Amino acid sequence: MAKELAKSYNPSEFEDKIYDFWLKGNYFHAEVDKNKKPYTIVMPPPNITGQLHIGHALDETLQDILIRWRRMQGYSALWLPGTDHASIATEAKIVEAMRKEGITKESLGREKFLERAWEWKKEYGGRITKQFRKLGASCDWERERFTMDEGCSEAVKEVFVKLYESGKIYRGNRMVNWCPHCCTSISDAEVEYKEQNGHFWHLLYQVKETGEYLEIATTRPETMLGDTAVAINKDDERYKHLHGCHVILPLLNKKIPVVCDEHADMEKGTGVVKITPAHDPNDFEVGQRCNLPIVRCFTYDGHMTGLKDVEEYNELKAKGQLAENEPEVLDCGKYAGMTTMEARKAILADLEEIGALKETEELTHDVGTCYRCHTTIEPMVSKQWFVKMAPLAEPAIKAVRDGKTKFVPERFEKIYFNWMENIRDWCISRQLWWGHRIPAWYCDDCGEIIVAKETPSVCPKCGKKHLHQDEDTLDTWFSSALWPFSTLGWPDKTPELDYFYPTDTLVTGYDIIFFWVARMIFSALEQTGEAPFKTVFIHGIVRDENGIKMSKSLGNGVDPIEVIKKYGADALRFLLVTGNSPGNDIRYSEKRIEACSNFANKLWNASRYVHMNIDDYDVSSKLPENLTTEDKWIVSTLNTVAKEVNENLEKFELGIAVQKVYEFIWDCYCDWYIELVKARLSSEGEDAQNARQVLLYVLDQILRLLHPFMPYITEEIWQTIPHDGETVMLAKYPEYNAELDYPEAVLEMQRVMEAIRAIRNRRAEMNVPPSRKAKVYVATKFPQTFKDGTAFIQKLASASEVEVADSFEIDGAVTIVTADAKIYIPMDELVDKQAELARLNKELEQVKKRLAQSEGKLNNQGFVSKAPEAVIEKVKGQAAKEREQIALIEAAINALK
RNA sequence: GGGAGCAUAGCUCAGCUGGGAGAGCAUCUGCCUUACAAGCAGAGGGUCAUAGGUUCGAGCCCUAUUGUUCCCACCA
Repeated sequence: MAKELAKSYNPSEFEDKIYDFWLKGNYFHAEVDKNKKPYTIVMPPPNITGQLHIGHALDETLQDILIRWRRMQGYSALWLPGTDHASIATEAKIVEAMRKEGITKESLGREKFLERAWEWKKEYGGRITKQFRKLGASCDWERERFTMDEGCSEAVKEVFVKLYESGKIYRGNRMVNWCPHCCTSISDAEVEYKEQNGHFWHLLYQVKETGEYLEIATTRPETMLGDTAVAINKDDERYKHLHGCHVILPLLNKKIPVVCDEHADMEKGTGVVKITPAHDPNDFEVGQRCNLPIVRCFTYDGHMTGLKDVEEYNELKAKGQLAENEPEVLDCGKYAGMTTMEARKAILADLEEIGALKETEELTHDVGTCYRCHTTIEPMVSKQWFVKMAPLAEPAIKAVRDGKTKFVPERFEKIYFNWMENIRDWCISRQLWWGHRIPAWYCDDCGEIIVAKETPSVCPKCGKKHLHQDEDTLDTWFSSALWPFSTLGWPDKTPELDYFYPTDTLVTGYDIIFFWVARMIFSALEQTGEAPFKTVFIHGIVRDENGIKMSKSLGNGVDPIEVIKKYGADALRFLLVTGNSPGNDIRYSEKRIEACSNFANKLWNASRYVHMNIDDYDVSSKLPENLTTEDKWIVSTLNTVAKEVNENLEKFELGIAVQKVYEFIWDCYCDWYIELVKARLSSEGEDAQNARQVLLYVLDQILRLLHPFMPYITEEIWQTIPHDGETVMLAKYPEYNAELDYPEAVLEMQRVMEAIRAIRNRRAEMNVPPSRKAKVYVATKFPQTFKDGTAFIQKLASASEVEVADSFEIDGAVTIVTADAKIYIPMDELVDKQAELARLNKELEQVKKRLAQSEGKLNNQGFVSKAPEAVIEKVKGQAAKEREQIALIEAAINALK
């Protein structure tokens, strides 16, 4: 560790070195320690495919601040890191890489593909957590986990089997969101709705029985091949005569029934709806109610079905393996093999030709897209595994209602409730290979389904050995939903689980409440009987200078690693937490980070100054016995700041907390205290030694206070000053101490400081350079205070000498009135009597105005009778001071005349 | 259609349970004062979106309106 501070603040020279020092010291490691209280945060696991972006930087910074603060407070603070296998994202990346080599998934086969995937994970999986280290993240890397490691996989199987056995997981043909690009189902939460320009095409279907034409509007005409009915409302007078009739489906010339269903809204359009049960969620429901056949006309990779698809269906049918709701497959004939978009054009053209396209209308509408690849989602009926949500949602809602888990800020509870209360069953199977394979086997002989943690060898029903495992894997979020407890050893009853679980705080962005937070809550309640965390601390997203969300596709992202290289991790962290209130978005701007870096530089230079004064002496960071007024002032102010910072952190007001530390360091310590003690420091004896001691004591406390926010610079400096212990990371966090309250000294110091400010102010207004000293007379009711402050007034207000008395008779001086003093500065040649009179009169007006306000309140019967005592006293005090000031100013005006 | 956030200095934003509006940046003035010009000392700049209401007292609480951002649901 450095023995002395470098001449200038250059974070890149020491940040990595400090991180290694922490690692070597094993300071991040948290043990089960019954003598300490536990504090636990599990890190939201980033995707192994991910690269550090500014959003992670925000998330990790907030967690690191909380964990470092609690660790310094003496908790056994565990921050458990890890990564997520991210099935879709990772598989897509590997498939893409293989495509460049001319290899496909299918040609490689499942085994070989998974080998490649694991190799890929080995090579890139640690990239993002390495980047987290650059930020200074104090995670317990010894406990790092991966959603597909042995323990987590065990937990996944355990949960799947338990849910299946209790009837909360089922398999069936249902309407799912299908991504034709990823070729997998995705859950409702994974669909992103985007506004797109589209059309309303008005088609004409002829009624077989009456020959009339029904007008039907659609935005997806290609689905018409899968129509198995048109629906009308049974109360619709316009169509009563059509009950029991049929229409001829154009192009296919197929007879399909007219059915009555509540889905047909008389108010909307023509009141007639085409029904495509295989490719529309509402139509699927209608189909179920009206017992309609389900006809599929799309393939799972986004094309129109053809003969080949029909053959596959027939094969299944011959084997008797058609499940409930298994869709029939249509041979789309001339359209077979076209993409759905090509088919749309072709079908429209053909409809137009036969006169069945009445009208084309422009419209904008929201279209569901895949959250990973942004391909338009095709609703498809498909055989999938689902989690029954109703029994899981109920306790999850109750836990938050009862305050077992609290959201910060609270408003996100509404979003949570709204989602939980309207939740539909969760489709958890994915047609992917990278992920947790569904622990279900099918007997080829008797069709039995076996769900078990271990691979069964024989069918328990028929005893035969022809079993095959389900091909699908589980939704990534199924495993991350178990993260707070699977990482601590569950289902085993480990000491870690017992001690660190339930965890304390979950820190994450509002964009992930549905995907992850909600699912963790219901999973934890179901499996462990406890809510997984006490508080969910929600933050916003990081936007660019124009308020646009940073994203790869827009290219407006800022690479945190580059920012760290240029400004240091401390400045980046400081930027991300300053002025940030919970749940609100923040903006990144180069200007702002410069200000943060300047602050670090300021602290650096102040520390250098402290060094200049202590290096040749034997100084400890303990407070000396005898404190002067300015010592008491800084110590007492620090004490108050420590109290407030802890309070703010308890309430997750990190931005307010750091602001207070900033102001204390820059304004109180650097701009005032150091300036106040400079004279003492250059003297000899006990007074100087005490000053050195206080200077060092406060610096030590400052470094501790700031450490959670700016860990690197505080450690680098702390190591160079006299200190107890190995690292500031484990030094005790400052807290309020009643013995260090000096309200009198604070008041006295404030009086002197106010006088200094007022004198500086007047001198600046008159453009008097600091080099031009002037004698200062202070008339006051607190002579001792100002006599004690004489040296400060001399040094900081450019006074040649200072005289203090009850009153003075002085002509032709600049007169300054503060709340507690009347100050004269004789500078005859500078005094323009008229200007001075004008200024005094202006000031008089201002004070009179304020007095009028104060008196207004005091004369108000309502105020005096209803306002709290303390407030009334305060106003009385203000009024008294204002009256005094008025008297002083009036006297000054008279003197000038 | 349902819900939420935001609207405060030229810009970006704080403002904790209601009790005399703040910061950073920008602008202007004066300073190389032996830690720091990445600095020091000062100044200017605000009907706290609009209109009502509650209250002795509202940037803060309630209602409505406008603008803006977002979430959810639905759109044949």
